[in-house]
Amino acid sequence: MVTITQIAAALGITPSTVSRALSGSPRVKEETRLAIEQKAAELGYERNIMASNLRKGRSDIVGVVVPRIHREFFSNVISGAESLLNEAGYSVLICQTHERFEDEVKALRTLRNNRVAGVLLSHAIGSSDSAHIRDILGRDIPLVQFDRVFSDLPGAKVVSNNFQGAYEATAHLVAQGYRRIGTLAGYMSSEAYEQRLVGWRQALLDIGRSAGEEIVFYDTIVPETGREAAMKALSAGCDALYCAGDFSALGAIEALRSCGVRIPQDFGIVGTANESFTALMTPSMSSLALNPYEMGRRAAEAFLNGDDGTIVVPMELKIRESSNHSL
Amino acid sequence: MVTITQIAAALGITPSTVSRALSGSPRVKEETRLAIEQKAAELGYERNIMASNLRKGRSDIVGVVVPRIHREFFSNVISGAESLLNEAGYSVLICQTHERFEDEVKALRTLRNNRVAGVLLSHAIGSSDSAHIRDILGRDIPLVQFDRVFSDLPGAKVVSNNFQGAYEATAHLVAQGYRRIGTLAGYMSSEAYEQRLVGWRQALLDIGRSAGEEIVFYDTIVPETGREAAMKALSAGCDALYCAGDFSALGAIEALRSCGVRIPQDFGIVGTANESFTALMTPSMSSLALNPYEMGRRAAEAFLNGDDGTIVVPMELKIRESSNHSL
DNA sequence: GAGATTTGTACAAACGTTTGTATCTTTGCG
DNA sequence: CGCAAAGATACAAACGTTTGTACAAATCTC
Repeated sequence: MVTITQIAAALGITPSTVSRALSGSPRVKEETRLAIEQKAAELGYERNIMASNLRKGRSDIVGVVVPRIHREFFSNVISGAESLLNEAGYSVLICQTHERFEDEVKALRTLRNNRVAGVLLSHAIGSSDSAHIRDILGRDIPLVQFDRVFSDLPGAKVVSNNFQGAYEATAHLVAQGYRRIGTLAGYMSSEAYEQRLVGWRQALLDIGRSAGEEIVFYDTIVPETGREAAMKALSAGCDALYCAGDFSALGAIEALRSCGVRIPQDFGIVGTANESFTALMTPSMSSLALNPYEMGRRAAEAFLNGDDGTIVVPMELKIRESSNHSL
Repeated sequence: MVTITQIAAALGITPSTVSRALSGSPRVKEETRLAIEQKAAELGYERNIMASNLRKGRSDIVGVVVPRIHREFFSNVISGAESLLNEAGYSVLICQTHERFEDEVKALRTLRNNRVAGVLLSHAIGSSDSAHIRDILGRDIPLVQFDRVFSDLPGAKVVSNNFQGAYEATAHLVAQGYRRIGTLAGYMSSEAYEQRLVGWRQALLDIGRSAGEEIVFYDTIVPETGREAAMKALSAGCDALYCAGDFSALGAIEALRSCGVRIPQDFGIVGTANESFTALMTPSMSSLALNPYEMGRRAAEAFLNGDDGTIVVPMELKIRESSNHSL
């Protein structure tokens, strides 16, 4: 391994000059810089990051903490963040919490110990106590929260425009002529799902329709509960559902069709997340798309620029067969 | 930040003893160890990984290089690897190459500079020159290749059993009574696709059927080319296709149905990869499942145990409607 | 109880870089 | 030409840990 000391020795100068030359300090003469760069290339020098980090007290690594890497949403966020961070000279350290609070604590400890330059974080579902986060902030490590954020914590936050999205999705169902539009809401522990519910309600209120509790179906967002909710919605007289998740929407469609309900003629469905299967199934499913890649980029950007406001990434309604009479 | 020197000072001993105590050396008395551990906890000591790494000459980070993080396959590999590595005390640094050779070179340089403890790598499509890899190996950094491997390189390799899988998929189509079974092969630059082609061919040869070039359709693995291939297959008299990718199989199904060909009655299709949409579409698509999570775990395991053989992870045929008369 | 052996701790150097300060050289100006 | 200012490089300490060797104390052996 060749070091700056070796380069210095070969050139009869000191390591400090070499260091300055290679990190672009204006304190070294152009001529010497050239000689140094040439010699460095010749010897195949590569800066020892560990030594550099130790001396500087921080690393060029950004930690990204997500519940599960293999979820479509999160892997896209990571991908977006990685692209930008890499260009800026950072590397990305990944931790998954498996939705467990203690793993989130552990992950943040790991990142702290690695003296990361920053942390991009989406909380585990059960995460609540924020002492472990304040510990990071106390170490002056910039924190960017995304998707699942604690609004009482300082620092940048990147979220989807859930209210606006759900509002548009519901308005679309209205425009398609559906008369009684229910919603399959999700965990109310999450602000995202709350906002989707509020958006749905507001859209109906704004046109003077009922948006009472009798057509809100709370549950987790999986096909099984989607089936149940669809049956309840049917008996509550609904002819459309805005679902806060694609998988529950999928279950709803399955259940409705097996009852002979035609989609979209008799019943309209819009899901949320634009999972890849939504476009490929028959009938194809309308879905309110998140923009995970963009969220990753914006989170990375917030870190790079030192922003600390709340960034809202718009959602996009993808209209497909399940809610569109004219397709 | 509290250091071992501070702990040593507080206890009237030397940093070296503290260091040994905290890393479990047998050279320190039980009694002193206890005192040290207590004091460390009391002061909230956390080992400075950067200093430790510098001194030891390597880090506790394992680099994972993949073409694209957000592909279902790779994100699952990463997830599996991360789980195991994390338990073993390693962190995971992610790099994506975007299928570009120069990004692969860059990623490996980054990892080298970070003095990672090991590298888990799946090559970019265009990657061929292996000088950048030998550079890693020359630095005594253990390398585990997975999925897309260079067999002439030393070190562990984790691959799917593509031959066996394609053989079974084809045999299944035969068993279902299809008479002329073509294949939609992929990039022949990849050993995985090659093996799938060979497996398909062998299955047909073993029962005395023709497996000539006239029913092999080479192309990239996207819906568009799947459509074209399906049309060609139809005019070549095929009544079934084993597709080396799910997306091309999807295109094939679409094209066939729009020509009035019934699936599976008139034409059987089996895809490869078991993408999540395959189970959800109508008709649901049979697919030869990879096992990415398991591959990730096995790759991590190979690194942790220092194995360097070739590990073959079996594929599993998921039989669904697109190839099954009885469903 | 003296010497040999084991056990536990101290000393000190090293890992390779960065950076504040000091020193030396050059240039500019009157 | 002399002196000040600026420009370039050297010096040296520091970042916090690990680890080989040296040393001191305790235990054992005969």
